[in-house]
Amino acid sequence: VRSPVTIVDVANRAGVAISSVSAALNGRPGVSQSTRQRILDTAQSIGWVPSVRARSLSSKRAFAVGLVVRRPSEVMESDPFFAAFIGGIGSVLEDSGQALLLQLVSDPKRIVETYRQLALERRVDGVFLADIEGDDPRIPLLTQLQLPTVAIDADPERRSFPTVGQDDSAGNRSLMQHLIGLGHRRIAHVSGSPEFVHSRRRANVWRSAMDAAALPPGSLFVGDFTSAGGARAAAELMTRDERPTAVVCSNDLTAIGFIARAKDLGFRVPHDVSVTGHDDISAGMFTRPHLTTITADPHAIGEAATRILLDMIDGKAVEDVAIAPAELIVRESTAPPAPQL
Amino acid sequence: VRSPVTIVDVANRAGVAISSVSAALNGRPGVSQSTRQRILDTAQSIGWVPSVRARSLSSKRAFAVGLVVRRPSEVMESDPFFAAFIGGIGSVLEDSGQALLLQLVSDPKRIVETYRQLALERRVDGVFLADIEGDDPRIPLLTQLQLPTVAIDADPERRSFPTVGQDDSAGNRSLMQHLIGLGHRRIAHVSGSPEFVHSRRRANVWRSAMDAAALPPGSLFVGDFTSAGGARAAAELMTRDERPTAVVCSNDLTAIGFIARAKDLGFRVPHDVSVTGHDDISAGMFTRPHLTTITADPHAIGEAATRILLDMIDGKAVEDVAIAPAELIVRESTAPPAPQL
DNA sequence: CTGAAAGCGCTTACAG
DNA sequence: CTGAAAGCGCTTACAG
Repeated sequence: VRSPVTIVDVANRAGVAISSVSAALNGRPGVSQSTRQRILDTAQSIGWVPSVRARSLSSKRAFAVGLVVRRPSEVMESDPFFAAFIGGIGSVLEDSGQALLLQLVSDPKRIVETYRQLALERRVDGVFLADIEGDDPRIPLLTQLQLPTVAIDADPERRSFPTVGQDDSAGNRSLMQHLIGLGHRRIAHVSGSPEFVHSRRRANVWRSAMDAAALPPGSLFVGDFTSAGGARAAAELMTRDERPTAVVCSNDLTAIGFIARAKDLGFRVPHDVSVTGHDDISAGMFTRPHLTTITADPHAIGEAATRILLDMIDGKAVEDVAIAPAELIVRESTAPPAPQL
Repeated sequence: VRSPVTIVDVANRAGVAISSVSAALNGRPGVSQSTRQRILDTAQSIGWVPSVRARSLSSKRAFAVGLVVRRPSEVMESDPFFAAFIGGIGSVLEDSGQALLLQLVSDPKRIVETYRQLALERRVDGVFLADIEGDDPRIPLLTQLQLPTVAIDADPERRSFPTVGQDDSAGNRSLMQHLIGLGHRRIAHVSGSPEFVHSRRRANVWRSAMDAAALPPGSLFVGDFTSAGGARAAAELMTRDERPTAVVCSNDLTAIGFIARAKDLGFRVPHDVSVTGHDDISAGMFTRPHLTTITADPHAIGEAATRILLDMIDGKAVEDVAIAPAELIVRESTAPPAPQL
């Protein structure tokens, strides 16, 4: 890049010391209003943009935040959640002078190492902690590193960092009541990847709702948040003797895969089996029948998480943020069970 | 972050000069094999990771590459293309010591400014140039800045940077032949966002194939790569007097939206209207009927583009890369037109 | 309010 | 093969 313009050039051109240029740039006191303006004008006119490298080294800030994503991301590459979350981050970062450093990791075992590297290299001022697992090794690491961290959707009980989450337990309970109210008694669940705490939480809601309604335990199929997983679940669950009359899927993609395969097997949705999703992705509106689902707002989560993270980096006190709770949206993929033969 | 360990500590601990530590770290000549090993061991044992800030400032490299994405990204947030492209970038970057700096921009007018800022701040060593427009202002800017740039899917005729692309013209022509061969004479096109060169290219293939077959010009509906756009297209095109018997959609999302709305309007696919997509996203397999489409490999494009970019940054000579051409995949959403009444 | 100087943690010629 | 020194372009006390 051709831009040998430095702070020295600006200082010379404006006839001041470089410390004055720095003060003017950073809005620090120590320069008169008129001098400040003259410096800024000079900088503008000779096209000076301060070098982030130099600023980072001397100011001990990276002017960047980090997001580490595990990659074998057939999930990531088809799940709109990821892109929307990043969209939320970006919209807050855009006017902050900070940038997003995105690191993809293919081997899950190397995730911790990647976080450590990012911190020790001093590439970022803070990080997002998403897809938290049961006994997540990143938590002690980041605590020890003292790196500003904001957790996404962490478990309320034992959380180590400020957290942004969208409560979906009420929505999930409403969903179960909706299904039970329609008369369903055999309600299966296709879970998400079991290592994530949010997968377990949703499974728990399903289980306890069945309990509370005095229904026999339903079948659990361990899915992976993909349509392919949903299709496998349909192949498995719908060919059993006692097949479910309703299936609660971990996300919309799973539900779409389930419905497609169930149809192929000759079942009608919702006549033969009710199916529900989670996330309310736009694809759910272009599925027939329209998907009964629960809302999610990854964009808002990304925004809130970024605001908190920037505040933490600025040394401000921060509090957890709860996004407006997820809501049940009843559409056409759920109906009363067909009369038993 | 608590890590006051610097190169000086390593040098002291190992009993050598810091220049030797630097040489050992960077694999430069000037240290004996035994000394090199001792230094590396020492660094490891006291947990030293070199500061990227300091390395950047003195070595004049950012150790990062940049991707700028325009954001009003209902598109970005639902189009798997974006995530897969990033996935490809990340998989190459992962073991390179480089990172990806992702910048989102909401106001399209500020895109150029963002590239300029990224370069002048010296945040990145190179950038990706995607979604190229007809008379793209980023091209002269990046040329002037002399910032290593790799273009994605640029126009062959007038390209200013090494380019990675996947040729889909043969696939598109096969698609048109497939449709014409089935007997279709009124073939409409739902285009992508018209500002992108690849949108125009596809429209041209459609138009010239109609011409070549001596068919009357078909209807063009200007879409936007979204399912909602596809639905609007269906509402418009399928309610005309002379409605098309086949519709070529700019991407799978558009096709999915088109099919959904067409069904709502009482049309059967493919009996009443054949519909095709582009990209072969996984959702196309969970649509009924399965989508006839053209493949795309954004992951491979991301990988190749990143390899080229890293080579350019290293000062190596690079050549354009052509990903294996896109192919037609005939599934169930296309069939001969219904007999005219 | 302004300016000279040290320092951030590395890399890179350049002497030994 | 090894080491002392300058320099990358800023920020930050600290004197004037």
